[in-house]
Amino acid sequence: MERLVRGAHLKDRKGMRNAGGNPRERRRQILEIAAQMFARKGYRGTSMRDIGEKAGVLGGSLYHHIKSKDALFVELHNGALDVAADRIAQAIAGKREPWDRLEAACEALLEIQLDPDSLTLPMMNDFREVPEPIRQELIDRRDRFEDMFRAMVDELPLPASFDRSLYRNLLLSLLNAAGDWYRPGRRTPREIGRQIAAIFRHE
Amino acid sequence: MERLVRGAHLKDRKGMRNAGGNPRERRRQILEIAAQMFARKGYRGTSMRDIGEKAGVLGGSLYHHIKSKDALFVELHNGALDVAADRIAQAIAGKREPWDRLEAACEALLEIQLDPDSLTLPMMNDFREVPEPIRQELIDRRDRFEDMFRAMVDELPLPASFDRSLYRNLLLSLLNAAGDWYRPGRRTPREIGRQIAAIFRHE
DNA sequence: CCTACCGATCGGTAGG
DNA sequence: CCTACCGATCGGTAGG
Repeated sequence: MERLVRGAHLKDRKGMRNAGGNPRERRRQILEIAAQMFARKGYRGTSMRDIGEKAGVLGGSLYHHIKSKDALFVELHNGALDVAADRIAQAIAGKREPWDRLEAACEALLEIQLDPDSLTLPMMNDFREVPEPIRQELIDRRDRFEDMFRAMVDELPLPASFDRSLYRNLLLSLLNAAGDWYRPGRRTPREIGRQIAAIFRHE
Repeated sequence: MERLVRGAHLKDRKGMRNAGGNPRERRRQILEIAAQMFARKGYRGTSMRDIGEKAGVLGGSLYHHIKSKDALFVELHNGALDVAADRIAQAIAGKREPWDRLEAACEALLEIQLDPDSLTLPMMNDFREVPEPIRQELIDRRDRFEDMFRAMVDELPLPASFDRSLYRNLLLSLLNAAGDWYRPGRRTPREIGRQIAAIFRHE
């Protein structure tokens, strides 16, 4: 008697299945897919079945790799901030001049925010969509990330009339919102970062 | 036999019911409730049953006043932009100097965006949450609104190195995102508007 | 404006 | 990783 290949009865196999059979690599694949979908459609707009479809499995099967949708989102969010913090630290490591450091940080964060094929995608916003129980955790984590910018802004020789706390909030919300209007092919993330730094440069 | 008062069996009556019995006023009440909830919880995060609860009725009963959730959101969105456009036009009407006009427009838009008790609330963002069929309509409507700012930015004596299109996008995303981090009691919307105008002032 | 319901979809699970 | 399902919730409707 013939034995059917598992999953061969699915209507189509557009999703990327696990080729190598390495479960760690498979998990990474799933996280990357989920990150992209969360970034594009938001937390509520992305169902586990959606993620499963892109991964080539049914939604329920994802729970072999993750504990819950909440936990998946938290892991992605924290991982994204870790990577972002590292890359920003690298970008400003060689620079001493406060404005240079700010510009380098803006460029680095934008390159992350605007890269459509990264596990490190913009999900630092839209906390309204996320369930209450994990919301505060995400906010606290982001606040720690933003302390990097607090330190950089404090070093700037700003005019006395500027409120540094407000200045920092404005700069960060600008960087975080960039993904909402950015369209690839026109300005590069670097160019945008430089323009932002130029606009925010006052002494 | 005694006759029960309608709705008296509901667990609680926290919701505001229609007191006067005026159906037009009742509809306005419902729109205002919906606007607040959409602004706070997003489109997907607000169910018709949620809105009904705050209005003191069941979700299904709202359909006597509106056609669909989509139509409700579109009406609120377009109405908000109408009011915002009017108030900005008023704010800049008396001013001639380009920087003064920009500052006045920023203040006016922020006062609208940051007012928590207004039918004119910030729902110009988060189009990811909205169903595909109405998304493009909302975007087109917002683009028309943003033309006001395009005109104002074109009048500014900016340095030649500045990209005016990028500059406008950055300014608008800053104004639109203000509701995400704003907390009442510290800076007023006017003060924030003035600081934004100061940061964006370069010649 | 309520009762009572529809079909669809959600996150998640037991068992294989 | 699938089958087959759970309870909950969604937008919306018919009829009163």
